[in-house]
Amino acid sequence: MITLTEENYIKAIYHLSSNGEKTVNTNAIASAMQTKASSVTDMIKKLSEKNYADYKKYQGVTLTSEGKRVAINIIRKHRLWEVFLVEKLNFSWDEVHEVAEHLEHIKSDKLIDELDAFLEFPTYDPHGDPIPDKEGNFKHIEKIVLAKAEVGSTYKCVGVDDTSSKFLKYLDSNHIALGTIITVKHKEPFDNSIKIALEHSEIVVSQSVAKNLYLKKI
Amino acid sequence: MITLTEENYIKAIYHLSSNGEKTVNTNAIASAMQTKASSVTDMIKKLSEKNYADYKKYQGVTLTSEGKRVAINIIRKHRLWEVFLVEKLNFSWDEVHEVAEHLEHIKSDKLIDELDAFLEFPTYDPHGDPIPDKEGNFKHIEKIVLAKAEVGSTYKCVGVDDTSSKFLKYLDSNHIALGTIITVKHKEPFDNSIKIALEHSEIVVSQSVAKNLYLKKI
DNA sequence: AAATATTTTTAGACTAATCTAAAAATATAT
DNA sequence: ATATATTTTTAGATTAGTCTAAAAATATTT
Repeated sequence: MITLTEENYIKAIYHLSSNGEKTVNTNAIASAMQTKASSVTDMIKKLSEKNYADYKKYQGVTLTSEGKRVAINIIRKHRLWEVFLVEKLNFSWDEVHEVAEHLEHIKSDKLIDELDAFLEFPTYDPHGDPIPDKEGNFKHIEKIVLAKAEVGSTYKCVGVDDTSSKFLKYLDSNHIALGTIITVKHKEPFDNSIKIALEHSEIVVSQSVAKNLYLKKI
Repeated sequence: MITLTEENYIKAIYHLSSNGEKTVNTNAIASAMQTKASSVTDMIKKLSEKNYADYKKYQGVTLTSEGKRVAINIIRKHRLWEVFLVEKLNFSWDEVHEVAEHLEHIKSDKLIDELDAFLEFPTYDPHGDPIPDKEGNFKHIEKIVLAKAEVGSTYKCVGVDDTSSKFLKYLDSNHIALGTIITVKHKEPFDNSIKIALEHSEIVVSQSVAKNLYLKKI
């Protein structure tokens, strides 16, 4: 039997290894899980014994194929619940993450497959992230970060990196949502801020915003 | 913060005290929770410290008003999720209990109030049990158990005591569901079995079935 | 290549929830 | 009313997950 804590570590390792390097180091996991390195060492030993991870002392950790399967399944559940919360229960996109963190651990294949069908097999969650299907397959959308977009080009907003309530509320208040059309007007070399044009307005966003907003060229 | 285990003990104590006596004894809780009496003693001490229960050594336990509030809220969540599973996700009434046991512990007022609204404020769950409203009020239906029904009278099936999959499947296979009209034909004194008439059939049910089926006179 | 800094692991302790076995309290029977 | 049985509590141990502090390994700097 896999515990809730094990699931959360597996998910954290998956996310850390999908943005970048393949082996994940102890401190990175500790900071993602808001815990101490010594606790992480204990847990990755356990994950290794249970065959969810490959681990050699001092060398970092990678997920086994079984570990990846578990991670993707949790992500599938998380994102399906997020769609449910937004589309059926009137949650806004900045409110869903915390509740979905809990719902994602409910163990019932029938529950999640029926939920998938009830929602008509959505392929993206409310933040633009792809939802794995029952077999764990999901599309990798070709997206770039606003910080690397080119001046003069027009893009569609397709996702966010940071899903914190703060960031999402900032986007709401500036009328940026999934699907919003954005034209890059000017990049300011001094502070890396970017001037963008929306449908009815022009705004300047800071570098930290520009690094967390995903776009697709149109 | 209240833990999942504390919630489950509180729920068990609530159910044990609502069918009958007001103070609940240690062994009864142990058997309901499938654990040992010594574990129960430890937990009721803790519940008592946290003001969810009143407890004097060797004298059994009762819930405080705060304990009751917690219990009723868990029951509300459990039953609302059961309605959701049956009405929206194609679960049958014998499949819902186990999943609802987990969903009932998700902590989000918005989640449960929006779910309530989404389901159009149902007042009974799929087993005929009343669903408490946001303030914790629920109707107590006047019901009797089939074992105590009178020969010659006609009743409507309004609920079950045992919600195990086995029992519910038995009822399904004999075409008994909530709302089914039942006339009591004969009580057999030898084994306390009862012959009942349904719409298109007459069947004999055992005493253990008769004790778990709730009826309302019509 | 030594010295220093950083990262990771180990050792030992803590908490929540559980267990077994024994002791204490209460209830029942003769 | 005493003996016996049952129930409940205590004492001490166990497991999962965490922590602190120290030790060991690795990485970086000079």
